Amino acid sequence: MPGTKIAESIRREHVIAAAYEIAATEGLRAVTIRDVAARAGMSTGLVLFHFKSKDQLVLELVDWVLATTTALQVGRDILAIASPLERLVALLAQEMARLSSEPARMRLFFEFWAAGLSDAGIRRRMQPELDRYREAFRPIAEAVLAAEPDRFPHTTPDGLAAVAVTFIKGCAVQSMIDPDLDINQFLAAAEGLLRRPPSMSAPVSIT
Amino acid sequence: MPGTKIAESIRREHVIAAAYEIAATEGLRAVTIRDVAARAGMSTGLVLFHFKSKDQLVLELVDWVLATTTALQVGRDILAIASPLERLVALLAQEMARLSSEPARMRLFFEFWAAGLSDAGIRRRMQPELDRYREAFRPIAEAVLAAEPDRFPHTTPDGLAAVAVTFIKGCAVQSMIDPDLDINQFLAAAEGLLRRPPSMSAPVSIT
DNA sequence: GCCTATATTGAACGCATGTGCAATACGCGA
DNA sequence: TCGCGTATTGCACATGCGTTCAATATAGGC
Repeated sequence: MPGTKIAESIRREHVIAAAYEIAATEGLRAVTIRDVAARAGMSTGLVLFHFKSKDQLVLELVDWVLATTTALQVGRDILAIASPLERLVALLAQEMARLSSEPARMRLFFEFWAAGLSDAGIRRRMQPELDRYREAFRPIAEAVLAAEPDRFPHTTPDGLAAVAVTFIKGCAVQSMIDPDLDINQFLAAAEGLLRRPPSMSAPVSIT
Repeated sequence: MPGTKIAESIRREHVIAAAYEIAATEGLRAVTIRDVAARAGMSTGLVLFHFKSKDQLVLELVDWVLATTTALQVGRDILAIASPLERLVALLAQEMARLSSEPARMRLFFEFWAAGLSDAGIRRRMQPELDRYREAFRPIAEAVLAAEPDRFPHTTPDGLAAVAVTFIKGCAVQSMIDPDLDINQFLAAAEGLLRRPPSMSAPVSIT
C-alpha cells in the first residue's frame, strides 16, 4: 500500500542523508540499499526508483561529501596577514582544525579515497576536486616563494602547495584514528618548524 | 580427490601471499575465500581449515602488512649526521621515499586504517604498531628540541614526533593516488620549510 | 469524477559469499 | 601391511545483497 507522494528532490536528499549517516558511522561496507531505505523511512524499491543503481547512489554520496569537505575558504582575516609565510601557517592551522573537527566526515572521505584506487568511477569524481583544493593553495605558495627566494632554491609553487596539502591530509588522517589529538600541540610543533628561528611572535590562535 | 599434503606453515604463507596480492591490487572488498583459495591453488575448504574463519585470515594479513610497513630503520648514515634537525630531515626523506615507493602496500595499509575505525579487531592490531612507529621518532625529536629550545617554546618531544609521522603519512597518502609524485620536488619544498633560512647545504639525496 | 502519468510498495529472483560437513586421500608409526 | 590421525576436497546450506517487477495508491489535468 504505497504512501504519500513527496517531491523528488526531497526524497533524494533524505536518501543521501541516510546513506551518509550509515557510511560515516559504520563504514562504506554497511551501506546497503535496504539499510539506507529503512533509515530514510521508505521501501527498497523507492531508493532504486530515484537512484538508478546502488553505484549511482554511492557516486552521488561522493559528490555530496566532497562538496562539504574540499572547499577551501580563505577569509579576510587570513588575507590581512602581511607575512606570506605567516599567512600560509594560518591557513594550515585553519584547515587542520576544520578537518580534524569532523573525524567521521574525514573517515568517509578517506574510505572513498581508498575505494577510488580500484574504482574508476569514484576516482573520476574525486581527482578534479582534489586538484582544485591544491590549486587554491597556489597563490599563497607563490607569495611565500617570492618573499624568500633564497630559502627555497629548488622549489616550485606547485611543489610547495602540494606539501601544504600533504601536511593537512596527514593531520586529518591522524585525527581520524585519534580523535583526542591535541591540535594546538600539533600546531606549536609545526610552527616551530616553519617559522624563522629568531621569531618571537605569539602562537597562532584557532577559532 | 584430495591432493598431496604440504606442511602447514607453507600453506599458511601461500594463503597470506595470495590474499595480499588480491587485496593490494583489487582492494580488500575483493578478498574472498574462494578467490584466495583459487590464487593459492587449493580448495576453499582448505583455507578455512588453516585459518578458522575469514576474519582470522584478514587479521593475520593485517599483521603481515604491518610487519613490513611500520618498521622504522635508522641506519648508521643517518645517526652520523651531526645536526639533529638535519638528522630528522634525512629520516623524513628516507621514510617518504620508502613508503611512496610501494603505493600498493600503502593503499592496503590505509584500507586497513579505514577498516579499523569500525572494526575493533583490526584496530587492536594496528594501534600498538603505529604507537611504536611514532615512538621510534622520539629520540631524534628530543635531540631537535634540545638543540634549539628557543625555536620550539611550547613543543614536546611527543608532539614533534607526531608531526613528523603525520608528514610521512600525508606523503604516503598522496603517493597512493598519485604514483608519479615527484618526491625530490616534494623534499626540496619541505627542506626549505624546515631548514634555517641562511643555510646553503646541499639537497638531501635519496638512496 | 474520471484518467493517466507518476510515485510507492513489498515480494521475488539470481547471485555471491562465509561456513559446515561428509567423503576421501595421504603419510607415518606399528 | 595395516590403521589412524591429519590434510584435502567439493558440495550444500543459509544469508545477505542488488535488482526486477507486477500491483497499487496518489496527484493533477480535463
